[in-house]
Amino acid sequence: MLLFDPGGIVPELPEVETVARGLDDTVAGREIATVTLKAPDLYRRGSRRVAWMRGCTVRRVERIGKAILFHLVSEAQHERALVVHLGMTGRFVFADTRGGARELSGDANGDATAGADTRHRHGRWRFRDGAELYYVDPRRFGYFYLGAHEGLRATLNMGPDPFELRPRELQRILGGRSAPVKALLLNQRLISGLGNIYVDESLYRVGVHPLTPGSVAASNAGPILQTARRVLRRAIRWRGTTLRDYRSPDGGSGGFQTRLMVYGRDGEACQRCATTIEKLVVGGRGTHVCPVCQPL
DNA sequence: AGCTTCGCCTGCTTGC
DNA sequence: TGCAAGCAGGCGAAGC
Repeated sequence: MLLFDPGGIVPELPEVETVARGLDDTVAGREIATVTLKAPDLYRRGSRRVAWMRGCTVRRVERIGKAILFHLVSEAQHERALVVHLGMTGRFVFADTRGGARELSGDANGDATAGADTRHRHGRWRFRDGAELYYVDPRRFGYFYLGAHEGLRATLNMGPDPFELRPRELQRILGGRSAPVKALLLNQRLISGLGNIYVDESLYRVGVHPLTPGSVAASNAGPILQTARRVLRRAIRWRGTTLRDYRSPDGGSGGFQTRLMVYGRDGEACQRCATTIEKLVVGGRGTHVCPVCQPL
């Protein structure tokens, strides 16, 4: 049951982490026989074509920022990287040799339609053992990048991961900047992995207003980072936030939505002080804030 | 250079 | 009831 219905929801760090783990369990060790990508506009600039993956074996799958990183090894034992960003509505569907389809991320319609959305099925991997993996993305905000592992983060404009970042580094990133702290935290060049939901939740929990200038928020870098990590870790434990269009790898629902305290709760009473949660726009994104708990 | 706005894209919701 | 407009947002490009 959904406690609220906020409009479009995207896979963020915890959801991507969950999907990556599911993919690692599912496709690691399999050899790619053929790959097709029907929507060439999904290639990120500088990417190799999908044929480059043919004959590669998937070694492991992990998260990089808000994207999924496939570690591939070619027949000549060369390491290759495939990065798939799910954008807003991207998901994977895995079909085994017996024809059963299993959804690896996202759609409220659930198992009944898993794999049935062929209209938006842009990518298709066929493995040597007959299993298949599909990439489905109705809004096509996702991307594919194929290339070398070296310098991947720089190539993809990804700053350090929030779990690797040190408080001092965050202080330096925020310091001397006039932009709202929320806009800075969402900037993937500066920090890669934080998205709209979790930034709102983190700033609420740490009591910092999203519009606080970076230079002012810099003094709170430690608590902000600590809080963001705690929120993300909890969400990963709950396998992400299931809203309208997210479904975790085993087909079950993520459970973090019941833990959201401000996101999507505009008009409701703050759980701490009963003040009405406000919605504003910061950095072009819908932003939820308790004006009392997060004074500006 | 830093910061903001826009456009991409589609499906769902809202309003007339 | 039906249709158009509005909205959601990650990210890159363009604009200030």
